[in-house]
Amino acid sequence: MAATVHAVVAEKLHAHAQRLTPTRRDIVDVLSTATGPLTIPEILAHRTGLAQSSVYRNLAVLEEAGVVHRMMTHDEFARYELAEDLTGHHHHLVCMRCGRVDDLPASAALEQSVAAAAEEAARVAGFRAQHHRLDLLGICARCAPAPPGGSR
Amino acid sequence: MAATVHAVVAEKLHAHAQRLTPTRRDIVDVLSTATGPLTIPEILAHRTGLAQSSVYRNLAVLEEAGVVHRMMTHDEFARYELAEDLTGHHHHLVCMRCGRVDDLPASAALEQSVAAAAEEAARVAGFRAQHHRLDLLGICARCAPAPPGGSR
DNA sequence: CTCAGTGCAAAGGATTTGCATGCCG
DNA sequence: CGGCATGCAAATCCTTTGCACTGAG
Repeated sequence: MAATVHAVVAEKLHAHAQRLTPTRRDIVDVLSTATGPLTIPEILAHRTGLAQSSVYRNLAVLEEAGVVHRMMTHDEFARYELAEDLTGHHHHLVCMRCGRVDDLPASAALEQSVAAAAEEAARVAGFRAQHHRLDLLGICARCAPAPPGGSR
Repeated sequence: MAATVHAVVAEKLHAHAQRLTPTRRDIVDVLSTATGPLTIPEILAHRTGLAQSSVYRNLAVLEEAGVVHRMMTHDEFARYELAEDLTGHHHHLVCMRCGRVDDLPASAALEQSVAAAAEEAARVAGFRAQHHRLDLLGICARCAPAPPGGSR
């Protein structure tokens, strides 16, 4: 599976006249094993030895090539994740207490409703929607008050 | 209508031991007449004479009081809008070409689907969703290629 | 008089960039 | 050999903060 990801990544990079270098492979590796979007410091922590500037630069290249996606949160750092071609369409669970972001697979019913909303937007505002992003904001399991009966 | 907004704003500020100063009123005015979230430079452009630092500071106060909402985009600047208590629940149309962000009122069917997704999140991840944000990404009417028949 | 808000200018911090070096083709 | 990726360090730029001034209670 990881091999497939790298093949797709290499292809996308080549289409943009870019190479799949070791650093880029490392970054993709880290992102592909994460359960949600990561910040640059998080990426650096997972792969020690990388220069911060290289990570920034390569993420820019990878984003340009459509390999990764940059999402902004209210956090202090931007977060990066693999593009949806590679991960499948999903939404995000954003913890308002600890800032952690996890993925949530999309459901058919929801996607259908969003598509309807996109048509609505086209009708009322002449807006041509191409993608969408949905984030649920709340408290993650880790930060939630102890569950009932959880005496341990 | 604007009077109502100011009354609610004043109330929210007082609840947080803050006053509704002229600068804050100006900021709320600008945001309330906009059709979407604004950046700080945009706010400054609408109300010349305000100090940049005052705008930043007051937006922080207003956000703390629940009057405004800060949203991050891929843009260079953060964007601010009135809280949904004041504007009603809505989503965003984000133009990927010019960066403009406009509001799109929420539809009942969509909200229902999102609520279902939130329940799903609670079930599979123990996540307690409190709010959500949905952005449609695409090309706005202004940036779209000339519409068919639009000779004029 | 005291406290909060304001303006100006300088500081802070995530991100970007310049430049020299090393590696792949 | 030529060009691009890398590291290090300095620069950039949105945002925050320090400080003195002003107005309201």
